Amino acid sequence: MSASKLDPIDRKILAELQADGRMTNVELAKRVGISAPPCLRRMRTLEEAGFIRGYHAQVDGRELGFEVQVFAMVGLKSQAESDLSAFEQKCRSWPLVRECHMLNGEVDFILKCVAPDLSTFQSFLTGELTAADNVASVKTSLVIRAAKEEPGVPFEVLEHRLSQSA
Amino acid sequence: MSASKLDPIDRKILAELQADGRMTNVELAKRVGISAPPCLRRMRTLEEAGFIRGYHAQVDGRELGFEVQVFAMVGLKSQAESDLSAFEQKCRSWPLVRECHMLNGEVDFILKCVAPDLSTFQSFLTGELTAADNVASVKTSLVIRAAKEEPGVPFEVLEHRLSQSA
DNA sequence: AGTTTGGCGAAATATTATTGCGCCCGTATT
DNA sequence: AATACGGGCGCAATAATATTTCGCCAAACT
Repeated sequence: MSASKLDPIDRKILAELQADGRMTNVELAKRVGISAPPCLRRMRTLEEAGFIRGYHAQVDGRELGFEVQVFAMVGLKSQAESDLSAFEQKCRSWPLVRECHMLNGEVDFILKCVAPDLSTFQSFLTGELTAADNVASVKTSLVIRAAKEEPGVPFEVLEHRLSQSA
Repeated sequence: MSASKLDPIDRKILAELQADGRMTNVELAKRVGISAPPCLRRMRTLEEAGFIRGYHAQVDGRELGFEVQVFAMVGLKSQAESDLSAFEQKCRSWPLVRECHMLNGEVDFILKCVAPDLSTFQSFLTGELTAADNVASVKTSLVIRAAKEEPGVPFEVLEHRLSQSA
C-alpha cells in the first residue's frame, strides 16, 4: 500500500491522530465525517501499512529532571558501511542518545542526547562517546531552549501539494 | 507539583504511556499494579501537571512522500532577545520546520526540516530561510538515514539515578 | 486516641470499541 | 443494457473500557 492509495479521509485520520493520539475512535469518526466502524477499520489499515508507526505520550523531560539536552556532531574515522552500522548500534544501546541521524557532508552523524545534568553528560561524552571505537571527532552544543517541537508531518503542505498536482 | 512528588507507580505510568500512548487504562492499570480508577486519576493528574504534554501518533513521513529531511544550522546577525524571538516566531510559522532549538556556541539555532523533495526544500532554503531578516548564515545537512528515533525520556536512567540517591 | 487527609478499589453507569450484516455504488462481464 | 462482483459504508447488537460514586483503610497530625 503506497501513499497514493490514501484518500482525503485517510489523510485526515493521520492528521488528527498526529495531533491527538488518544482521541477516541468515535470522536475521530465524527471529525473525519464517517461512522465509527469504517473509521476504525481505516485506522487499523493505516497502522498495519506502516503509515502509523506507533503512539506515544510526549513526556516532559525537564519536568522529570532531564535538564540537559545536547546535539552532538560526530565524525568517524572510517565510513565503511560496517563501521557506520557498528556506530549506529552503539547509539541504540546508549540511553542518553535519543536520536541518531546519519548525515551527508563533513559530519557523519548528529545525535540528540539528554541527561539529568551536565556532569552526567560530560562523563558520557568523554567516557563513552568520544572513547568509542572509530570516533574521530565530536562537537557538542547545548540546547538553550526549544522554540518548536512538532515532530511529524506538515499535513497542510501535503494537502496543498496534492491539490496542486490535481 | 514537582518531579519529586512522583512515586514509582507514576513513573511507570509515564514510561508505559511513552512506549504506547494508546494503551487502554485497564491494561495500563494491570501493568503498573493498581486498579483502573486510581490509575486513571493518576494519569489525569500527570497530564494536568504537565508531565505529559500530549499524545501523538508517530506518522511515517517518508511513506507519505516527505522524502527529504534536513538539519539546518543557523547563525543570526543579532542575538538580542527580541531578534532571537522574532526568528523563533518565523520558525513556528514555517511548516517545513518541525523543530527549532536555540544552541550555545557559534551556531545560534538548529532546525530539523522536512520536505517532499529536494527542490521544495531548496526553494524554502533560498526563498525563506536564508532570505529571512537577521539570518547571517545557514549550513544544511541532508539526513541519509535515521538509526534511532526515540524522542522522550530514558526511564531506565531515571530509575537508576533514583535508586542511587536513595 | 480522635481526626483529617489521601489514595485505593468494588460496584454501578456511561462511553467506546468491535463485530456482524445488509445496502449501495462503481466496475467488470456477458 | 442487464447482471454479477468487490469494496466500503453505516445500522444495530455485543463486548470492553472509561468514568463516577462511595465506603474503607492507613499514615500524618493534634
